[in-house]
Amino acid sequence: MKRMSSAALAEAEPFLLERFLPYELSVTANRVSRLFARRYARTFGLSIPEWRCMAVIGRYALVSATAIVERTAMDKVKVSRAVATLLAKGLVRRSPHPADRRLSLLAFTAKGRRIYEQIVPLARRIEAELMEVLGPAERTALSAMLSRIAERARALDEQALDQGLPD
Amino acid sequence: MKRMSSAALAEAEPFLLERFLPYELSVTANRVSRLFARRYARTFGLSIPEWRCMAVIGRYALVSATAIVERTAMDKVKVSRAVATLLAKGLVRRSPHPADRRLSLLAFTAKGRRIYEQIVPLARRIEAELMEVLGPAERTALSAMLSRIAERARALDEQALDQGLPD
DNA sequence: GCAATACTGTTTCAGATGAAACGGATGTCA
DNA sequence: TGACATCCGTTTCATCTGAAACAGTATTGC
Repeated sequence: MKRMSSAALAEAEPFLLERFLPYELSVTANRVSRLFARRYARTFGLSIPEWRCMAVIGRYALVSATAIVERTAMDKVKVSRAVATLLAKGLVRRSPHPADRRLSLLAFTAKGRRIYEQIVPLARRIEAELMEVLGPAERTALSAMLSRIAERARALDEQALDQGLPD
Repeated sequence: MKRMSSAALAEAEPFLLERFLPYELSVTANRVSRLFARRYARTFGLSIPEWRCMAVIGRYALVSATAIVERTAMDKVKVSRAVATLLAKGLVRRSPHPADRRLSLLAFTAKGRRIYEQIVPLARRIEAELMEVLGPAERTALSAMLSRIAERARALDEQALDQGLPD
């Protein structure tokens, strides 16, 4: 084969969205999120932000909204709204922090705990059904690659911000 | 180690959102999308839906909105709006289909083509910067895994619809 | 002490989203 | 034909989203 300059090569290779990794990633994540959103909604009437809050409360018991923000990759507005909904649904209750009146501590109600104990196995079952198409080694590799990519994206984004919006 | 029933095992293993693959996938895809959205917006004033439409028009020249829907994994409302914006920005023009008056065919204006020719290398460059954290074999593997997962999610979702909403 | 600053969580507001309804055009089948 | 189903792309409407402003509380530095 003849050698080409990389510019000529770029000319020669048409750009195909369906082979563009960021696009593939977005499409796959959206499909997966939609699957979970529908199942959670149908079974428990929960949205994904609500479920994520439940997952953190279930793991750590008395948590503040800020702790949920740190552990869910959701912004504080989204968490605030999800928690408000969970309070209204009677799945979560709120108590003031004894030392710092800015914080309020969240915990399950009895009803909330019952639902949590049902939804965790459901979540694991859907994940298992989904990841059946991968072998165990592939799952580990995927997880590792995703976290490297996420970290890289965060780094590139911050770097761009530093350059793009100086001071 | 003592053997446990899988139920007891499930009991014993706390549920951690950060090790839940669907969550990892969602977080990574969102970070990546945000990176691209910011760069495209800053450099060309384009949103991701607009860029996706441009990518399809650039590849296939005269396309209908429906063709864009099929090739971008976006719904027709989103495509309709993105195309309207591209028309307003003067990057795309619309001509009637000679045989079927329901369709209109989209193509670049000169300005649109100029921007397309700049944005494709930018997209490739960002992708390259991002995927630096993976080896070539890993990129291929990731792409293959993502498409299997997306297909599986689609299948499970349809299956659930069939069961959940009979008739 | 007491500004000034920083933090928590809510509200506001303007924009994005998608299901459903829609108007217009084409296809189908009797 | 002509009635009915189907398709294309837009609009509507109710909801979701997050940046920014906010009120209330805590911390810092003088």
